[in-house]
Amino acid sequence: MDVTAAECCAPLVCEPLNEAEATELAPLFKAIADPVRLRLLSLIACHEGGEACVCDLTVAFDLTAPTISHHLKVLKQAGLIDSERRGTWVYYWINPGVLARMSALLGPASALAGTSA
Amino acid sequence: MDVTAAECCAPLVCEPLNEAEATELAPLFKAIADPVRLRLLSLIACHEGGEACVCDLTVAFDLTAPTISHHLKVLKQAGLIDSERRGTWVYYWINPGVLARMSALLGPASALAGTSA
DNA sequence: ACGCTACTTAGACAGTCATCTAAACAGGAG
DNA sequence: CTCCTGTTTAGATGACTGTCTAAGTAGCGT
Repeated sequence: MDVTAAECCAPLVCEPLNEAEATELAPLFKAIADPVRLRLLSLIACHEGGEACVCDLTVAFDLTAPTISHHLKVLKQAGLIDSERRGTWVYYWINPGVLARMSALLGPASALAGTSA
Repeated sequence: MDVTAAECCAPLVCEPLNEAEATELAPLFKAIADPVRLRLLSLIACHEGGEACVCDLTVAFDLTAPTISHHLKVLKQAGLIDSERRGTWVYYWINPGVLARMSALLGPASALAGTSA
């Protein structure tokens, strides 16, 4: 068995995550570790203008508005999205930096060593 | 959905995730949404030869062996790692395809969201 | 066969989470 | 001001999760 196969797609390489890094990163993945939040994120990202209001999002699910609001709050507290109230509606948009960091961690090895900032 | 297809790149943008896709993808992120499992994954990926035995992993944590075994089982059931017993020890290694797909899902999304204007 | 080490399974317990209903808060319209 | 719509907060509940101890399985050495 070729044990050096890591060179092809090598994820999470370079250096093992220490406890502090793992503790900081895990909540980011936990935030998207839910079908509803994954779809919310994608709905926001795909929405024209890069932002969507809660009313756009709520209709896409068979869930009550408070439940959607809860999931949006989780995503926001994780730093994955941000929001602003403009008149009647509240708009949400994606924070691309955080998503990029998570992607980099899993894919092209680089984010492991010293990305805490 | 072929979870091992790294280049099929279904980013968060382009088109919103439907319910079925989200339901299938969320458990992958849930599997790494834990500091211990994140470190386990990274320890395995970084270990020489690309594989590590449970004994190597257990000593890195202040947790009992059954707990580590449980986390490894979660990672394995999610398809992120695989294992084989060779004599006394059981070795674990990473399934790079699944990780690459997760990375692709997050990466292009953030890039596009950041440049969408 | 016996015991020793490596690892997993089973069961229990505490803490967290997703969801709901009810109620509060914010803003626009009459 | 008062009502109506949009959104969030509060509290409750059932389900899931991380961890442990105790016990089971698997292979090696004597």
